[in-house]
Amino acid sequence: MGKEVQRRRDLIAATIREIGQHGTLNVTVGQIARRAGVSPGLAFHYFGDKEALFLATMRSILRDYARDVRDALDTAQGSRARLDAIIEASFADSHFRDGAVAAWLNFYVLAQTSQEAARLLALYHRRLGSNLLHDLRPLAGDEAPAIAMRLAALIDGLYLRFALARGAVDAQPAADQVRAALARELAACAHRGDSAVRL
Amino acid sequence: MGKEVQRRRDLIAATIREIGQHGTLNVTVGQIARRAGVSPGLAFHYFGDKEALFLATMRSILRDYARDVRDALDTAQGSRARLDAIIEASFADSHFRDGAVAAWLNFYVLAQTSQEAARLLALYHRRLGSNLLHDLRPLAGDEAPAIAMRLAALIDGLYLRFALARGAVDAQPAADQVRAALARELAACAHRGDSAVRL
DNA sequence: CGCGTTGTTGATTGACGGGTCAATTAATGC
DNA sequence: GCATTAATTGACCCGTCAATCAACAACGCG
Repeated sequence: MGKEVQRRRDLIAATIREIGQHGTLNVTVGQIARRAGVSPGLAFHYFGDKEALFLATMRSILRDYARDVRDALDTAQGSRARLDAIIEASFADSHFRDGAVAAWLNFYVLAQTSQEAARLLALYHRRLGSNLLHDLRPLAGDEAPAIAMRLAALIDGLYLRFALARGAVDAQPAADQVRAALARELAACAHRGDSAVRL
Repeated sequence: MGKEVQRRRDLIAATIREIGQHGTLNVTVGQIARRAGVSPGLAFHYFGDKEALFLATMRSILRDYARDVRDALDTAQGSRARLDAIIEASFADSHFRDGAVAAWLNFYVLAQTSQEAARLLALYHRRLGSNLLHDLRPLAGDEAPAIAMRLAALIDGLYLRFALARGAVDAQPAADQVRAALARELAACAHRGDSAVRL
């Protein structure tokens, strides 16, 4: 059983790389299998069809992201540091290389027509939203839900921009922008006395 | 010559609809042509190949958007109203139906590998950015460029979310969120005395 | 009207690739 | 070691489709 697990992982990793290389899902299963060091038939054997292989790939990417966030949160103390950790994890280098960008973009495209992709996307949204909300609440009170949504959308929008910007390598400015927006949001709360607790 | 122009338009409109129906570029040129009421050969005759047809379609979409923004700006008085107009135009109903969502998502995907698509995307970014910047400057002074970037990314991120949300029909809450973020940004500027002019 | 030019058609073609499956290899149990 | 089962291979099939092009239609001009 160990071998199958490893082979599945290899196929998923190969999928990300191949999709990254082509930018689209217009990649043959044969190519993916070759890169993974197995035969095309095995890919079908394990995953059933091409879309299922891609969805498994996205599940893996989302799992990795969730783990990154969890790890980052483990060492963060307090709401502000935790928000910072989420922001950092959201712009981790891994999201910008090795095919991750292409996988995400094609995931969005697929989410229009595949129930499963849409479900996974909704899951990602909910998780990010509730992570942000959890730590915004002590800082922003009643405004927290709306701020959480704005920050989440800003993360997505900046990811999109930086991921697609030609030559862009460093995502730290994106993270800085989210932090700046967070600071602005919280400052505005403080100014209006909206904050439930002292900043 | 009138007929050719009209046919090109028909093909472009058909492209949007067909892509909208399938969610991807996995639509045959035959299907597009049929919907446009012409033969497949004519589509190739006019546009050269499938990708070129899609790029022409995106140019058309971007042109429509730019026109919408211009129209909205024509009747707006003052920086704040103009920013409002840009936000409204960015979440106009037309961006959410008839295949526009699919076109945008596939455009992002294509921008990874097609120079022309990347160029068009950069153009969109620049235009939106400079539109926002122009009207933020009087309100936010030195902070304007950073705020413009954040608002632009927020617009993109919210568009993505609302466009992909199942059952979402009304984008007004998205526009409201951008307005709220703008208000927060400007309030924070005022609080810190960053504003170049009185609010 | 005839002729040359331009525009349009849609059948056709060759390349492509998702998925199948018979054959082979590997693993397991006795 | 042998028989059986499971895993894996990769050639193959056949449906798909971007693009071509010969034929036809439409148009403009003398």
